[in-house]
Amino acid sequence: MLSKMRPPSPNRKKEVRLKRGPWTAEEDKLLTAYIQKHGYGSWGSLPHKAGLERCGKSCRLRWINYLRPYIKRGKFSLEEEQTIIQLHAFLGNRWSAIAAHLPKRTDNEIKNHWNTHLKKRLIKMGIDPMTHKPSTSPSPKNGSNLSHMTQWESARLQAEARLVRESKQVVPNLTTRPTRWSQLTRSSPRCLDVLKAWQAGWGEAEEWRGQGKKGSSDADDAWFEEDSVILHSLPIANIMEGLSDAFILNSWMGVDKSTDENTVMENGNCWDSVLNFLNSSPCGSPVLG
DNA sequence: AATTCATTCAACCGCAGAGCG
DNA sequence: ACGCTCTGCGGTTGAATGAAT
Repeated sequence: MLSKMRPPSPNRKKEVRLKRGPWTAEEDKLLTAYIQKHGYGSWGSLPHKAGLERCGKSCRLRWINYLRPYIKRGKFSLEEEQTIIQLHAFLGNRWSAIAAHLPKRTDNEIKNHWNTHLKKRLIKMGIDPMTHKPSTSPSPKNGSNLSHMTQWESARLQAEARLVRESKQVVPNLTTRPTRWSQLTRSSPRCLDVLKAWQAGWGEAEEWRGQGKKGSSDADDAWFEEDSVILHSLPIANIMEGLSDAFILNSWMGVDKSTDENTVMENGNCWDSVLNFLNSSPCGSPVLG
C-alpha cells in the first residue's frame, strides 16, 4: 500500500541494504548459532558479526519472540488466558509486565492473543476490555472520573512495587503452589470477579457457540471444554496478595472521601454488576470456592 | 473452482528511558 | 548539562491463511 509508505529507515544511510520481512531458516540458523556461541547483547553489531543482513532490532525481536529457548508456542491454555485477563485488568497494555508472569510466552504473543481473541471475547460478554467493567455502565467524562483514574493508577503502582519486591523473594521456586492461597481466596480480590464473569459469560455464550464455529478457534474451544479452573500459579497469587492491600483495601473501595461519591458508587456497582451477571448465568463454576 | 471477506500473527515502526562519554 | 547510542516497549501493519459465498 502506497499510503503506508514509511520514511527511510535510519539504516538507509549505511551502504549495506538490510533485509526485511520474514526470516528464513538459514537466517534463524545463523542467529541461533551466533548467540549460542557468543551470547546476545550489543544488538547493533550482532548482525554483522553473525553474518546477517538484518538490523539489530530485527535480530533482537526474532530471538526474543521466536528463537529463544523454552518459548512455548501454540494454543494458550485456559490458565494462561485467565492469567492474562487478570493481569491486564491491573496492568493494562503493559505486555512485557504481563509476559513476565508467563515465562514461556512473549509479550508480542500475548499482545496478539489479547487483540485477536481475549479482547473480542470480553466485548462479546459486554465487558469493556480496557476497563474490565461492564460496557453498559455509564462512562462519565468528567473530572471525578479522572480523579479516580489517578487513584487507580496510584494503587496499581503500589501493587506493582510490592509485587516486584515479593517476586524477588519467591520466584526461584515457580513450581510450588502458593503457600498463602487461603489468604488469597479469603481476601477475594475483585479482579477475580471479572474472572468469574468471564467464565459465566461463556456459559451464556453457549448459544453463540451453537451458531457455528465461525470466528472461533481451537483455543476458543478450550473455554468450553475445560471445566475446572486452575488458579494457583504463584505469580498470580503474589499479585493478588499485593493488590489485596494496595488496591482493594486502600483505593478501590472508595476510602478516599475526596472522590466524587457517585464515582465511588459507580465503581462499586460496576463490580456488583459483574457479580450479578455471574449469578444470573447458568454457568456458575466455583472459581473461588 | 474462483473469488471475496475475515482472521491471525510475525515483523515492523516510532518513541522513551537508561547509560555513557 | 548535553547529545548520542542502545535497548526495550507498545502500537500497527500486511502477508498468509482460512472460511464463506
